[in-house]
Amino acid sequence: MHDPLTCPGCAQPDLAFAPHDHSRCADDVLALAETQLAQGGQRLTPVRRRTLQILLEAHRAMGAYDVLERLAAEGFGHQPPVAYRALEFLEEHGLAHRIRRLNAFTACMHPGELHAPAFLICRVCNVVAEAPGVAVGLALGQAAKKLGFTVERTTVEALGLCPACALAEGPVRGMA
Amino acid sequence: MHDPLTCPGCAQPDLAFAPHDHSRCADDVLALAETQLAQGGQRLTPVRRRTLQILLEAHRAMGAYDVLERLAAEGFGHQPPVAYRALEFLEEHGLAHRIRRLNAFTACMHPGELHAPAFLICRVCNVVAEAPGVAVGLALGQAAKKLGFTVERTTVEALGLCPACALAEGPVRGMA
DNA sequence: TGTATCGTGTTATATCATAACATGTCAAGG
DNA sequence: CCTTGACATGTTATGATATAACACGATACA
Repeated sequence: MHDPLTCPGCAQPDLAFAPHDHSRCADDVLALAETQLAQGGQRLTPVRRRTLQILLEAHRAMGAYDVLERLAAEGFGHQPPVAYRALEFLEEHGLAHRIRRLNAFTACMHPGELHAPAFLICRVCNVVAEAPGVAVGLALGQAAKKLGFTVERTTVEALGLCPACALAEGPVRGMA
Repeated sequence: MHDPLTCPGCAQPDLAFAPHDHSRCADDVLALAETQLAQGGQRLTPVRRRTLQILLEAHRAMGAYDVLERLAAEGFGHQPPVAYRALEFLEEHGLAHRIRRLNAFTACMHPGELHAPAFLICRVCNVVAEAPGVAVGLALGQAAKKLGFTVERTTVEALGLCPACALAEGPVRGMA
């Protein structure tokens, strides 16, 4: 599962499209999450825990109904609110992110690090990478400030080509 | 319609939440759009034109079904694809933007200016302002470049409080 | 032990979006 | 003139995403 060569999802997190050492894969994040929630007086209940696990294992963006399917198969509720509630809880507590362009959710790969995430979405293979978004957040905050607007949450997503798909597709342009 | 004091939508465009001179309101933008499309060999057909007008007149974000309702009432088709197609066309040609957080669309207030727009969405009154997003786009482009990712389109949205709603809500915090 | 809060589950419905196909329009070339 | 092809508009039908409202059980604590 944690072999970079067989873990397609490892295109997603911090180190994104490059091979990496998996130092922060599922188990670690899960443990972190638990600690962090407890400190805030919040509970990582079975549904929530399993939902997070599912996202971490999938290691890519999943629709709410995909998550629901997995939950249902494991004895949890079968109705949409079950998944949506768990996913919203995770999102509120910084353990998951919503990818609006895909109507999907993905586990956060560095919870607690207080970040305004930016996502890079490959339009060919649909892989999602969480890029460091601090600079982006700052720029956005400044633009907002000029208009007297107070930023509370941000959605930053870029659609384009990941390195692998760019290689496969880019050269074709030369055809014209 | 173009009186800053009675035009609620004027919280949206370039000058955003401040009073302004409406130098770019509906008629101007519409004319600009027509010219611009013609140059690209594209047609601003009746449905498309009316759709853009509707967005410009509303001067705020509208759902596809809201737009459809207006179109239908005026003798255009009554089915969702009618609205979605027009909206998508406008978006592709930079005449409208999609606000993903609201599942809604809004007219672009400076078409042709080749910008990666950033939106400020008030969570209380739902007003949408199009902020200059150049700096944000640059920051995002750089973050992407580091990962070898090629950005083609961006979605940048901030949720928060517009100045008016901040005034109404902010001071309450002092209560605790 | 009562009672307030939270979490889970349900039913039902609302909302948003697209696939697939039929018809109409219009310009370019025969 | 009339065919042909590209595009635009319209339809039916369905798919996909999301939430409202309520019932029940567990927990926590006065």
